[in-house]
Amino acid sequence: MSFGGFLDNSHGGDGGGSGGGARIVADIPYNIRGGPMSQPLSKSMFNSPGLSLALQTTMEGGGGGGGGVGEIGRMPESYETGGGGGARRSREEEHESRSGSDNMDGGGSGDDPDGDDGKPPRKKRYHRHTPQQIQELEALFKECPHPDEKQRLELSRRLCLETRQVKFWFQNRRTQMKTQLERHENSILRQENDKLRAENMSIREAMRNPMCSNCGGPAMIGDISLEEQHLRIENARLKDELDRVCALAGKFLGRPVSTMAPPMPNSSLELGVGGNHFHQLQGGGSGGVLSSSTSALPLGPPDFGISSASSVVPSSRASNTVMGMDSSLERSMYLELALAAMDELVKLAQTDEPLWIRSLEGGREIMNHDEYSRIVTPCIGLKPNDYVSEASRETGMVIINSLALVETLMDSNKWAEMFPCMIARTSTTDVISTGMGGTRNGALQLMHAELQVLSPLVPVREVNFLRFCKQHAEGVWAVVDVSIDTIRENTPAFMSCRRLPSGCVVQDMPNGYSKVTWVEHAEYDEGIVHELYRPLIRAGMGFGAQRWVAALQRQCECLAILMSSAVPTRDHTAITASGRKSMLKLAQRMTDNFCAGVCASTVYKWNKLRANNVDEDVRVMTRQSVDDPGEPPGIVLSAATSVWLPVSPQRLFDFLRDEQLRSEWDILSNGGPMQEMAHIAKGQDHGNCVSLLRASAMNANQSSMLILQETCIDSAGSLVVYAPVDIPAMHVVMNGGDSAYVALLPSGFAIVPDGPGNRVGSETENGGVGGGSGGGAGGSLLTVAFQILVNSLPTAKLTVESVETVNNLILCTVQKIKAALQSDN
DNA sequence: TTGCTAATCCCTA
DNA sequence: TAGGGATTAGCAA
Repeated sequence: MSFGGFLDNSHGGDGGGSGGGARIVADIPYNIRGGPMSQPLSKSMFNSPGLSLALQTTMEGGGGGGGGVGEIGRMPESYETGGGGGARRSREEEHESRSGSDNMDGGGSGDDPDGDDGKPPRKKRYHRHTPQQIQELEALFKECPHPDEKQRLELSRRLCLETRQVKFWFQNRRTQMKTQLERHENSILRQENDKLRAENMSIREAMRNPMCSNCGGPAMIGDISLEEQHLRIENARLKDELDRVCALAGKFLGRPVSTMAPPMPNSSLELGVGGNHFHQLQGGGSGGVLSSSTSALPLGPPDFGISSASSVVPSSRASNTVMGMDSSLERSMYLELALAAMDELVKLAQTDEPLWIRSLEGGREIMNHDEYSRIVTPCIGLKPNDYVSEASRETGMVIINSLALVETLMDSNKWAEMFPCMIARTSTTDVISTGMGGTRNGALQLMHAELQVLSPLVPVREVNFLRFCKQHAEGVWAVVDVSIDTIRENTPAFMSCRRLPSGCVVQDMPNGYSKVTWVEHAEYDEGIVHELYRPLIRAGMGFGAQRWVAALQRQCECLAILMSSAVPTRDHTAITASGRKSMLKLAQRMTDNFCAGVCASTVYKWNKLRANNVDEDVRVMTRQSVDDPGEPPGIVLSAATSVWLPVSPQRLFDFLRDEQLRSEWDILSNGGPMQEMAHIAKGQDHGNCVSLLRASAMNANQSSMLILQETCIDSAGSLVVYAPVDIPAMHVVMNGGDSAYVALLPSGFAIVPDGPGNRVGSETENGGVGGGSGGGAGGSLLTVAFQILVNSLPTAKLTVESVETVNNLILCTVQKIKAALQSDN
């Protein structure tokens, strides 16, 4: 019997080979290569302590031979060590050694140790393969874990095992290998996970009580310490790591592994700093619809999908770890800034006295800066020394619902359309979050805007800011803006203005209107503003809340009227609905172009001119008009100036928009009154309209010309914009044709009160005239701007004469207006 | 009680 | 039908 033969061989050795090692049991010496020296040890040998000791002694005595396999324990790592005999041998051999006698006892095949009826018994007698067998099996396994049938047959013959046994052995060995590999990786992952969790907890703790590394005081958001920045970077990295590890661990464990052992409040990690900071701010907020407590609002980043914002901004996080960290850090900073800004906005919108004090002149609300600095911690750092503050708040009812207003504000195109006189240019530069559940709640985006006051004496305000939208309750929304220049590295060094938390809180009213509370708060370099406009700007009447709300009310009223069926009309020509729409669109373009010509925003590339004999307060700019069907081609010259006039804004507006009085200042009128051909009302105030004028005293040259005029007025200011247009082209427009091909160059006037206490809509017809003295209450600041085609060849050179002509035209027009109004008095 | 090993059962490609 | 996963039985620590 072959098995017997094997037994005979196995007893042949004398156990001469030995290896080093300390453990008595595990380190039984044997020749790992098998061969004549190998010796399966018997169970009886093992059970004798004396022998064990003797063996150890022998080993220490430096018995030769052997592979010196001294495996200590059964660490899975052992499998990674290669080597002749395989690392896991010792223990196995230990088993085999002990069962060696069993093997012998069993005799015959392992499948049928006691069976003589030919039927395999349900339970076999326990046995293990001999060390030699295992050794051979291991050796082959190392070379080929998947032997084919032939190899297995070969092996089974050689080892006197059944082919089934060989097959099972390989099967089990593979399974074992896999299990141990998994277990090994799992343990590494678990360790890593524990480590990360510990680090995370310590960071949480650190962020819960942030301390300024310099002064030891509580750290503030606007003043992020280097250490905190490092913590944030580290935190972002750890979060990513943790997610990854948990995903892997979950894969191996076969069940999802939570990144947080206990459920944590959603904002405790990410908003640790902000949270504390906010709670400091919460003192004594007035009641009302809004919850003034930030903690009461769902403000945690996970709620806003910021952590998953990689889907919104796919460029960075997933693809590049380093960039991802930066990006994630930046987003986290933006979010904190946005949350702080939102909190501040709500506070400014809700709190009345002593934060806001109503001024005696004009009833405007003036910010009490002492109170402000007492209750609000600056979230974008301290005001630059040479800057001045401008803060304003205005509340008004607007015929728009909160959702529509929010949508308008969050869409840069709609926003610009809503405030055409105030926004020269705007764009959304980055969307950090689009909001939750298909709404704008939680939407966070980076925006760029150029804000304007229509005067060449007031430079455009260029601002980069975060805009953050939050729903505070059913029908209650807030949209806040805050400059990001302090935390953005690639901001131009020169920014003349920074917006502190500004924006609006809008609450739906039952009658379809919304109650809008607007707060504007900015710090800016006053030095670049002409003295004439400084009081106005500083009072917040140039860029302030009053102007935003007034414009919003006017525009929404216009939209409401246009959408309603009962359009008040008094035009003398039959204009179709589509014609009205086309005409309004054309007028809108005209007014937009007018504004762009006054303020030299980057919409057009104007070149500023300085020429002798040009009044220093008249700014002349030129640009080439090429390939724009909406303009005549050639050299376009824009001249604009602003002057103070001792008449009320209302009176000035009424004078300039009156077609009957036009001959007093407009050379296009040919010295006679003009006639209104068409009139489209844009609001309840008759001053808000688009009209088409025709000179009564037409000469042959101008017989084909009409004047398209748009006027608008609200409590913050008024506009009269006009442009000569071609009669055939206007016919097309009035019949609903495309207005884009009507070439026009607009001119006109922008009127604002000359300072605080002089609201446009709050005065009587004649009450505003300040007795003719300069600088007194009730005067107006008038901006006159002309855009004129000086040469129809775009490549032509601009002549000094044409510049002087335009300069003279503008000065002459101002003189005529002054004279007309004075004689009128 | 736990871990290891040989073997079995059952499912799937 | 071979191979692999799940499971079981026997044993040792």
